[in-house]
Amino acid sequence: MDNVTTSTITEVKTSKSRYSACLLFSANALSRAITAIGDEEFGRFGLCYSHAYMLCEVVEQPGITPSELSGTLCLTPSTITRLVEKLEQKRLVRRESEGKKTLIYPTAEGEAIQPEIAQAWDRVGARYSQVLGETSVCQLTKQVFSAAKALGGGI
Amino acid sequence: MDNVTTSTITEVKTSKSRYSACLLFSANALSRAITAIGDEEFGRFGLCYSHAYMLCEVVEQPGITPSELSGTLCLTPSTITRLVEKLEQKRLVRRESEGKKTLIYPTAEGEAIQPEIAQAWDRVGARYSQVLGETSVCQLTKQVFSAAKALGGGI
DNA sequence: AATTTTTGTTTGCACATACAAATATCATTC
DNA sequence: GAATGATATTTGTATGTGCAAACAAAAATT
Repeated sequence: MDNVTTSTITEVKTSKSRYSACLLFSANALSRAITAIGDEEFGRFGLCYSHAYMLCEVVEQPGITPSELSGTLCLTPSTITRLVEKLEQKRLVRRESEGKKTLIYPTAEGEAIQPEIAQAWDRVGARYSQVLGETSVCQLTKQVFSAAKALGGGI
Repeated sequence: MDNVTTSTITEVKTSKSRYSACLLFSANALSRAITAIGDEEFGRFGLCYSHAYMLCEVVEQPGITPSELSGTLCLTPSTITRLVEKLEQKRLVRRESEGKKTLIYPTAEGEAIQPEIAQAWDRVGARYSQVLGETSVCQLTKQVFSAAKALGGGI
């Protein structure tokens, strides 16, 4: 029960499958690394990156619905509900029921901190670029974006 | 349902801050999309992708330690402990204490299902390639990998 | 007009993951 | 050789996320 297994494994290591393993692993590692930077910058507002992103969308489109946000942020409706709850709890947005829909509006405070959040985005971008180089960031973003869109299909 | 969702990202936007937002968002979206495919394939074994990846490493290097796995999988030691617990619970690996170290070995069953798992990796890879194209997968993997390494620095 | 189907949102539960603190062992220094 | 510091691992706690089910409201079908 030794040699057979061993040779199989060695084959596996050099075959295509390692690439797939690597993409899965790398994509998650990249996600964690980038999220860490984002959360570090947005932590000052007591937000994580997805809260910040969501708040920007709400400020940009007052009255946006959870399902629209779900499409924009590529997160499931249930996750959106949870994020909105957090933001509501921090008095940055408020909800209004209208029929079966829910409309989400920024509060005055939510609009007020939006410029600061935009600055935080810039700092995040600067940190990426510092490490990866500005051109790489653009290239990487495009590739990752199109791959995500192709694979995820949008929720 | 109308075109209220103007800011839905169908295209990488041009302002700098949008790029950073986009990279953060895209990286996470890619991660989720890819993880979904991985988990779907490994779900037959009752595993998620990281369990499967870890099992491969353990089979390949019997007696590997949590900290080594932490480096390989780019996950924190505490996460490794939790994953090992799950794998141990499924009787696929076992732990041995040796001083302050913990050595992780595959069980017979763990070794037995390894070839099936390798096949699952191949199926995952096939699904990526089908959507993205084989050359794109390799290119994307390399880029994402080096970016993750540069940003994360390895844990 | 009443019932069924579809659509939008929210809850219950589960999981992977991380951080911080606790624990256990090894290595160094006095 | 005892005390201090360094390293390895595990627990407590918290969080973002998703799936499936529940719920609510609108639309469609009868």
